[in-house]
Amino acid sequence: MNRDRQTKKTTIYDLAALAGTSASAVSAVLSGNWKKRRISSQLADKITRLAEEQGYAVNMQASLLRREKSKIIGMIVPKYDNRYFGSIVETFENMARERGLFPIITCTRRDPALEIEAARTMLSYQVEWLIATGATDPDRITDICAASGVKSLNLDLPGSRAPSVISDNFAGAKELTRRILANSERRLGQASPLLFIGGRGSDHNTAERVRGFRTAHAEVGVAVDESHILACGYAPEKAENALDALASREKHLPQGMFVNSTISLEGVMRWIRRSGHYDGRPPVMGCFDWDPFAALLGDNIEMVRQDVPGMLNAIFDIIDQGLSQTSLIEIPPVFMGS
Amino acid sequence: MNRDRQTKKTTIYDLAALAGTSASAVSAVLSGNWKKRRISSQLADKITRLAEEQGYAVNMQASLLRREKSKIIGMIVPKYDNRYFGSIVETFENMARERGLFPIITCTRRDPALEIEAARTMLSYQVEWLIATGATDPDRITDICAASGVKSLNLDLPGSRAPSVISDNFAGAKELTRRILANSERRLGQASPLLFIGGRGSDHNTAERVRGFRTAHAEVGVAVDESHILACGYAPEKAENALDALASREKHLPQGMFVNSTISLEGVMRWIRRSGHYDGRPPVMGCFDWDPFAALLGDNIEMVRQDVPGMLNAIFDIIDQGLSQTSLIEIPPVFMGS
DNA sequence: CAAGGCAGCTCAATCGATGTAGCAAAAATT
DNA sequence: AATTTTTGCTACATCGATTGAGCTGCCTTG
Repeated sequence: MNRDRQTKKTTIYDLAALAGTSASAVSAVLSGNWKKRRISSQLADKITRLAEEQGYAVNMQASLLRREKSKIIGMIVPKYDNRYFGSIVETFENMARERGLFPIITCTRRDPALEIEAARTMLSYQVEWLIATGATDPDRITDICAASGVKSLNLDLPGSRAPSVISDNFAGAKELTRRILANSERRLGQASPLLFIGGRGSDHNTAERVRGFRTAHAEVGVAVDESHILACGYAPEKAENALDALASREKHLPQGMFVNSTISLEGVMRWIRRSGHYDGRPPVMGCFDWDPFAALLGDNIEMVRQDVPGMLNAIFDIIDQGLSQTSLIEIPPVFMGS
Repeated sequence: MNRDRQTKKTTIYDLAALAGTSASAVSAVLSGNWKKRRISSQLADKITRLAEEQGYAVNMQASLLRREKSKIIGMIVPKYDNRYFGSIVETFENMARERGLFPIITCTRRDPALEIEAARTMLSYQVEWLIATGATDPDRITDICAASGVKSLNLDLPGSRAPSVISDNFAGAKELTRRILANSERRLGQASPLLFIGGRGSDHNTAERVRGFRTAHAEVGVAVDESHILACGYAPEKAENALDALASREKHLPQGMFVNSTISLEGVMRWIRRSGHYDGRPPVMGCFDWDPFAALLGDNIEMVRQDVPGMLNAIFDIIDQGLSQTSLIEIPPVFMGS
């Protein structure tokens, strides 16, 4: 009825009453399979028109309860404060919608407890797949999902019990380091060992990047200074603090830096401006991640861009094919400019 | 049963069978009101233990179908590619969760059709509130929601039929313009009229910012050049194209710029580097929006930061109080630095 | 003219959780 | 001992959409 449009929602029973037909017919028409169910096109038209008039919207809760598949796909993501994750989320939403899936995203702020809670909540909403992006404990999430028969995937950081799609951190870091060292040599006459800053020593990506960093140094015969590998965490302040500590214990700061994320770069740049340590002779820099403004900061900063469309194509290839055996897919990052 | 954990999900009926009790008891225990329903604590413990063992998770679809309130809150947002919207989304999620609400967010890429579709989908999922952020046609969304008895709010861009929370664009733009003009005078000896670039001429925020821009010029007695108000859209390329066109028709480019968003700033900065038009005498700039790296680009760029926590506090004040009469709440933006 | 076929519907069970109403047994009260 | 109260539970209807199994006429066909 029109008078309680404000308070109650229109259901198929309301429409059935208005059309003088049964709820089954309404359902058949509105779910699009009225041909199969042999509803006349007159009745179909009538019902469709009424539904439009009444502003009818299916009750997904009821619909999904009855159906076998929810067509809901979940993603958990650490933060929305950088281009990398922003782009992952946006691409994910688009690709999910293209496939008729409904994406649900939750930001867990790198909080392990929140990750678990978010995963459980998503299971309650009957997600068919859960993508754990940059999770601190991906295997835990895989286990929780597996216990409910839900398939899960890891993105950005790998796990050992579900397929994982990540950047080729080793190759990317090696090439990035090679470039920074080359720039350093060009600018300063000789290649000196770089500082590595940012990330977590315990995470796979940071470990792989440090390995690439070492390999690149070794290849040009430069010795890495072990005390200059600062996996201090991701927050900008952590990078600032690490640099403060470094500056207070060493006279000569490294002439070049490998920064492990744009978030760390934020702290590094702030520190460089604030401390004045590099005034006049800015360090040669590189960043494992891309940001449009950071890219404009100067011509001495080299950036790798992780291939987000490539990574999500790999994710949806797995989903489209329904695979779920453990595997590690490494997507080469892209080098900007030269 | 354990053997089909992989395939089927545990329900309260499974748990009831395992515990040798009824589904009602299981439901009462797991929904936390077993005291009210006078279930013994022995049985409660037993059921809780079993639920844990079996990795039970409520079926929200079933639960919500039965309940009267869904506790789901929806938000549509244009993009995830800048700090402003990223911060809105992250803050929104946190504040929703604090209140026991489940946030669903959809990115509509400034596509009017997608906005409508997303709104309808959210209604299907029984959202209790829908926040339309930066929507191209907020009133349309309000109407769709109203037809289903769902309350809606506008954020960032105002509508006329639902409460709206936006930045104080006029005051913010006026102060920003004042600062750019002052910097311009300090640097160049005299205040010359600024270029306004970015945004949509048709949207409320751009119109208000242009008004603030004009007022600030008038207050220092500088005449605005009407052909230098370029509301060319939000995408970076649009700003680049607008500047190309401007440069091709004018010999002297403005010495200062008011850029209407970080996204436009991206295009502007790229153009400045690429075109070489400002080499040696960089323009005095200001941007209505904040980005940490853009802030480091040089000391000649003034930024206003929209007060995201303030705006979302206003949004949730309305939600907490259940208000829904139309109103326009303007939150003053924050000036960084000096 | 009976039998079969088919178009165009409706009935009723079902999905899983919730909550009201009610029932049997134990405990407390008179 | 008889009654009332309390405890601890179960039965069942319900939410809205879906779908397999009918059911009723009308039209063919032999």
